[in-house]
Amino acid sequence: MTTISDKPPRERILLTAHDLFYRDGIRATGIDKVIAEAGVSKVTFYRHFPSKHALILAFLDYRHARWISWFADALQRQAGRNSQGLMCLVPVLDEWFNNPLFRGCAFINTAAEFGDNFPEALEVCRCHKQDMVGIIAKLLPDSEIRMSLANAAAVAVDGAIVRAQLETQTPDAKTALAGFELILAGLNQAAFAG
Amino acid sequence: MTTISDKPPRERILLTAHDLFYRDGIRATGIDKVIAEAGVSKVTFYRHFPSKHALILAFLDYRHARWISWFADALQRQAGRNSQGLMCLVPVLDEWFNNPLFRGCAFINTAAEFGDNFPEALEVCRCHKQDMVGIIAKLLPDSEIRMSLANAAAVAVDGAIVRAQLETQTPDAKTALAGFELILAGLNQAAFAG
DNA sequence: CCCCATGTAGACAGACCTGTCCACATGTCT
DNA sequence: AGACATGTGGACAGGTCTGTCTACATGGGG
Repeated sequence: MTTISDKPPRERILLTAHDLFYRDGIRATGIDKVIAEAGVSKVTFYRHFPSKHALILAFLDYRHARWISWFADALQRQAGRNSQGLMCLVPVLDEWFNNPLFRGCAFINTAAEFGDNFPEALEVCRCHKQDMVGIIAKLLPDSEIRMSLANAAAVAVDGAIVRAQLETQTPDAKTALAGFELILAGLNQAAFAG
Repeated sequence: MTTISDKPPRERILLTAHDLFYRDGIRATGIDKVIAEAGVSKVTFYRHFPSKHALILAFLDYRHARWISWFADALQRQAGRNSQGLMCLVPVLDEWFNNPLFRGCAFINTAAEFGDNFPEALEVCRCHKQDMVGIIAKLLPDSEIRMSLANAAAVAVDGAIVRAQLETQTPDAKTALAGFELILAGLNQAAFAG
């Protein structure tokens, strides 16, 4: 068995920061807490990350890689099933929303927390969403409106995420996912009409 | 002419807090800054609001009333035009997104910033979104799926908001609104099919 | 005339935040 | 054996945060 304490310091710091930043918010999480929870010393931390600023950007990069890889994998798992085109997004989001650690999209949350006051972070968020659209586009048949539909589906995904975030602690609400499914039905019709 | 400085202290504090909280985020805005900008003293502030906690809740209430009233009014302004059903949401959101002070939805941002660590605020956010769905429903003809469609449209609105938030400082992007419009077209078709 | 609500300016306590610094331990490579 | 990278614990400085406090000004009503 490999626990977090086996891993090298830098990775311990990054994983701990990820969990805390994602759960409690970035500004609300002090460096001291990350250091204590990661089980490293302050010097070690600052040897690996010159500032909290740098840690935040590393966190976003790590989160991006981790989420995108999960997303692509989950879609592939669903692709073979009964669902057609965009519809396999539904069970994928459902899986995510039901994870007890779900706290919305880290990039939406970061943009909400910092706004224009942290342009580098905002740029990472933009790239993240762009990559998400690219993955969604693979679900659609080639056509002139393929990217437009993928973009629309991505807008719906983001809407479902923030709604699901408000529905936490309100189990069986599911209105976010229901609305999302209704939207996808309409988009799918446009995609497979011709 | 009536400027902000004519108004009574409590209102000055609330308006100032609104602008700062919305623009820079709640946690990032210190009480001292609100006090200085509102031009009141610390004692005056704490006489009207027992804590920052209370100010935040007052801010959310105020923002809710203000935004909902703008939203309902803007929809009514568009209702008579060429647009049918849900489609009048498009110019309304366009108007909002192009406001230079646009910084996303204050309630989504608050939920993103505090998550489950501030349940009273989360509750206000939920009510806000519920009211938004109610207003959207008025655009739709009576039917069995009316509320389902309104809910789906609201999901799309929230998605468009967070995407537009990422597109600030990237003028002429407009992909958020384009995707939103595509979604609405599909929903509208379902609404007016029977 | 005096009371009192309401306002001002600003010092202060106690907490937390980031980032630097010191003295010391341990294991690896030459 | 000695050099060096890498780690520890913890003190520290300088800043910001919330919330309380003192001392003082002003103006309207009994």
